[in-house]
Amino acid sequence: MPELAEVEYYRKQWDAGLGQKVSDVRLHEKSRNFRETDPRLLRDRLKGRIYRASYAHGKNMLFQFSGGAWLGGHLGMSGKILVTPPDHGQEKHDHLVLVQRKQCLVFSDYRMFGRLTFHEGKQPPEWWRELPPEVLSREFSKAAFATHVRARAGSPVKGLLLDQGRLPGIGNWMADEILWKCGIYPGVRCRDLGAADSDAIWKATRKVTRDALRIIGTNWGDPPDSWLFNHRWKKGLACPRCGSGLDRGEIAGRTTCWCPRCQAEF
DNA sequence: TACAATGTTTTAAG
DNA sequence: CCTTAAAACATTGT
Repeated sequence: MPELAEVEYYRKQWDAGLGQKVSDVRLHEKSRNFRETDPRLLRDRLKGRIYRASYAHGKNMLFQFSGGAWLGGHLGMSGKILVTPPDHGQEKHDHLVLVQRKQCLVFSDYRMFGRLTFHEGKQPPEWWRELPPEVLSREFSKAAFATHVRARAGSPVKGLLLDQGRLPGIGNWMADEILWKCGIYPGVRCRDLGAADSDAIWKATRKVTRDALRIIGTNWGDPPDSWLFNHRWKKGLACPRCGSGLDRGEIAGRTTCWCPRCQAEF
């Protein structure tokens, strides 16, 4: 489900527990969410620690605890982060529950495509420090984006936008929103994009990201009907810009929605 | 029933 | 080493 704006929203849910001790840790030891992480070590080390801070970068989250303990989190397709009353029992898909006196901090993920990792040290884990520049950072410049376009010459532009090593946090709906906004067909190969197209996509990426963070990332508000977002999920709905029927198909391996009039194929 | 779901990883080929 | 495409992952809802 979650892309960068939803991740930002979820990250903040645990703020209710900041500065408070983790009195107990409940987890499903064989959950796929832990993968290479040892869940028992994670449980031992987080128990008794104070929850200090959280960070989000693209679709990745990092939670900091006292004593140099760090919890990495990725929500995959179906992950959620929530806060429940202190007497919350561990439910079927609650793969990690951090129990505090006033509430429980819960990581829930029924499909288990998400990920939980553990790290100990003064510094954040290596993988966190190596993440690519965020799309709203200074480093993610027009020129840097043009370089990405060249590197992915043979792939549909939608595939480039979904490349987490280049546009961390952009996911399926944001990619469609960005291309719809600048009127570019998602199946266009990157090598066929001109400099003006590249700049337009860069600009739309930043705009959609900023707006999504403001509207969804803060309160999970509904995007306005002027966005593609509210029209893309169901078949047969109309483009909010020109009224034409929207098209759907698989591009770059993902279900894609576009307006055949606003986003004419090259 | 069968397919699709806002995501990554692995595998294989170029 | 890099890019690209396809299958796999696990569960739920239509």
